[in-house]
Amino acid sequence: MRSESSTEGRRRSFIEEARRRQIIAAAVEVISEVGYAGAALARIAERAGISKGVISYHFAGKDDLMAQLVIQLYVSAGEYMGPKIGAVETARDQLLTYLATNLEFIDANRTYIAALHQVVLNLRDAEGNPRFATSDGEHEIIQPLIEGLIRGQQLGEFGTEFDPAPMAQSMRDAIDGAAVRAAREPEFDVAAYSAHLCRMFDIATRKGERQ
Amino acid sequence: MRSESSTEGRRRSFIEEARRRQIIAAAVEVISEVGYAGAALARIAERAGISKGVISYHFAGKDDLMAQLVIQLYVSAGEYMGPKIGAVETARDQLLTYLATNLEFIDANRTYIAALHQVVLNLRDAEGNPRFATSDGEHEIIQPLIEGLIRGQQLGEFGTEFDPAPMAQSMRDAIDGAAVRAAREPEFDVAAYSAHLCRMFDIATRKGERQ
Amino acid sequence: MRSESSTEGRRRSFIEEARRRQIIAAAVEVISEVGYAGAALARIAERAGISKGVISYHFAGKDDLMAQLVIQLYVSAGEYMGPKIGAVETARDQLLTYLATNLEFIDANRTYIAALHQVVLNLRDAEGNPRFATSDGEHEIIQPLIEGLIRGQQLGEFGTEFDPAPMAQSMRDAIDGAAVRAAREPEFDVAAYSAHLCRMFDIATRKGERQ
Amino acid sequence: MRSESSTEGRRRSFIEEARRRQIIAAAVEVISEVGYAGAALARIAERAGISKGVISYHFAGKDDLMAQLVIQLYVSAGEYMGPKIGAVETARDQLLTYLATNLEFIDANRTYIAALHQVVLNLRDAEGNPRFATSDGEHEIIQPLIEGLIRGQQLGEFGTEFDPAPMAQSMRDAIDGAAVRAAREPEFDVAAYSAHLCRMFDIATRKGERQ
DNA sequence: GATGAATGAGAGTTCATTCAT
DNA sequence: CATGAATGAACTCTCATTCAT
Repeated sequence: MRSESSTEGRRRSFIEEARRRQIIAAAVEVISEVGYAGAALARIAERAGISKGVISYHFAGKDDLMAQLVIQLYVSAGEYMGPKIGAVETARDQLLTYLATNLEFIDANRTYIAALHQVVLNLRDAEGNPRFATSDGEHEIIQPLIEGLIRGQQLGEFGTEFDPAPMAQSMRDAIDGAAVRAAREPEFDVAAYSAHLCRMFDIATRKGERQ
Repeated sequence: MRSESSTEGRRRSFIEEARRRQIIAAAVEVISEVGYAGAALARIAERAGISKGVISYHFAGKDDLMAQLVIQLYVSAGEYMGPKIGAVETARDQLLTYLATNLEFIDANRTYIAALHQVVLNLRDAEGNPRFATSDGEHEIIQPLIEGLIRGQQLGEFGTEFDPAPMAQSMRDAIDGAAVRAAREPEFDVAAYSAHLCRMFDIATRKGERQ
Repeated sequence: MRSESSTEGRRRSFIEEARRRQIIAAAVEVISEVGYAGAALARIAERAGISKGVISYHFAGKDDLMAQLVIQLYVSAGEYMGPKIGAVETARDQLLTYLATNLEFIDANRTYIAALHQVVLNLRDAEGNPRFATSDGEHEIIQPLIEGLIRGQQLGEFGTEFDPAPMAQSMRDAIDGAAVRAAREPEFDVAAYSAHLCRMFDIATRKGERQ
Repeated sequence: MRSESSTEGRRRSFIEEARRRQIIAAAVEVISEVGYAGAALARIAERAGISKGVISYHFAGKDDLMAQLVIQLYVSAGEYMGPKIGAVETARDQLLTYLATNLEFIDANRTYIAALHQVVLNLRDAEGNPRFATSDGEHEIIQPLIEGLIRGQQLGEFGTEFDPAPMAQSMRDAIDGAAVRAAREPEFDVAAYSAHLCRMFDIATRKGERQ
């Protein structure tokens, strides 16, 4: 069954896929309650109402389960945001849509995001190197943002007073910060915060601002 | 010896304080290398060149050591930033100084910050609740910022178009994001990023901006 | 289906017998590659290209499969050697034929022998007592040899200077040792070794040797 | 503490060495009773009257414990046999002394030998290759024997009708077979068997025998 | 003050076996 | 007949903690 490699091409039956989702969902719940370190397979299995061995049967191991949890959410986020961003025209609209849809997705998946955060920060490979929280991973996420900003500058939609790289980093940090806060505080108003961020970055990228 | 409570009032000898710092420093190194989960007391002791028992002698336990690590850095940060912020007059200058000195401190303590981040995110009490990563903790840190922004608005230094709370949150997220990046990427230019943030938040808080 | 007892008398269909041989053959391969401890049913099933359940269907359990592996080889060896030994007349010829045909069989079934050795040494019953590697098993195998030697002495073909029991034991040890070596070293020349043993035991059992 | 590598040069305290011997002794007992597969660390610890963790503390792991068990016995055997073989002059005496002292050692360490046999045959490295039961290991043990036989032939003490390699192999097999039997049958008379082997190999290596 | 041997709970993992389909 | 999902026990190993020296 194992799925250590995400590109194994192994076709999975519907029922098996359901089990995997069920287990991942249980992991999400447990992690968001007791943290990464406290998320023992025994507890996850108990939460899912299955025996410990089932997890080993459907995943190559604990690390694989955690990795799949991350990957599944990344894919979901892409599926949610991609079309919406693709549907608008201007670079500015795309930027603001990126921000807004990202926060919408976060708002709709708070516990999941909390768990993801825990996993990304804690999961390491055998040599002890982070598996997701790497410069490479960061680069991969932020590069499209930078390119969008550059395109906007070239098209004359954005001002040229700002450097795209740190601007993109600020946007990512704002989103990640909102995710952490959304995960931590149930009463946190993501929509309002989204509006704040959109306005702030809208201004920050305007022409003529001595930015 | 134990120091489970940080306010135990127990006066410590100089030599004892040195030992504690040495152990915390070793913990910082180990955590930044192998992560929170990989930071066993045995490894920390080995790194410090002492025996495991010494740690138990100077700290109430592993959790206490980790908590002291966090507290020590918070105190250091306060000692570094406090005077500098107090030295400037206007609300705007205080705000920008807060940002700048915060990033200076981060730049000067990258490994330490990396370890702190790990601990804050992972350390939990017996019931599984986060010890530092709480709404209360967040509130405590962010409240002064909010007050600074409100004062600036009342004094007419800042525009009133923005809501102080989300603005303060954005600033915290920007700082925290920079801290994570500084910890992760040795070549990250904190000073340049600091300049970017100062400009961005300077603009965002101006009068007349429809923020 | 079960066959816990080898004398169950259950008549098996041809196709069923074929399945059993196929499974045993797969077990032999796996054991000779990864050893007894590494020979999980899952691996054996995978090697045989069938599902785990099939093994359970055809054998009462793992231990039964292993036992049948041993028994099958014992039977095969008997079928191979019996007629050849029965075809010669003198006690000396029978002795030497026993040696020679035994080594021929070993030579022709090296992997099988390797697996058998692993099973005989490791298979135990529920109480932890060896199932094959027992004094009784040894006695059963060695008794015919002793009787052959005694008959040879009575007939005057062999000298009487040697004690039949230790002589028979030496012969068994020589054969078993050759089996182990044949299983371990592909380039081991069994035929040459067989010639060496035949000469050595021929001399050792001669008349007039102060043995 | 670990000792995965036998040449670690780590000086061990007397008390620590005693613990290691105690644990190895317990392992020997357990293995000889329930076999290699049945020898769980929990059972070994229970037998030694200590907790499971102590074994992990004194050995790098189960495999290390097993390896040390083998090595310790090899060393003991060498210490027992070496001087006795060195004390005799002729090649023939050395050969017979090798045989006799080997069997004496076996006789005096029956359970230990039984355990050793189990370990040698079952212990494998991470890749699944045998750790001791290899052609190389066999060669290392048998080479001195072969050299002794060749020297005897060159000195004219032995006949030249036999090939030293298979003769040496037969001797090893005879010894190993005796070891297995001694381990299995408490009433097995090793001394008598030793006399038998000495006589047999004495004759087999004589001059003038058409061997 | 400091050591390191010992403990014991708990972790992830493996695997023979069972059983609904 | 065959499958493969599920079980649950048993295993090795890790580690914070304790304590005699």
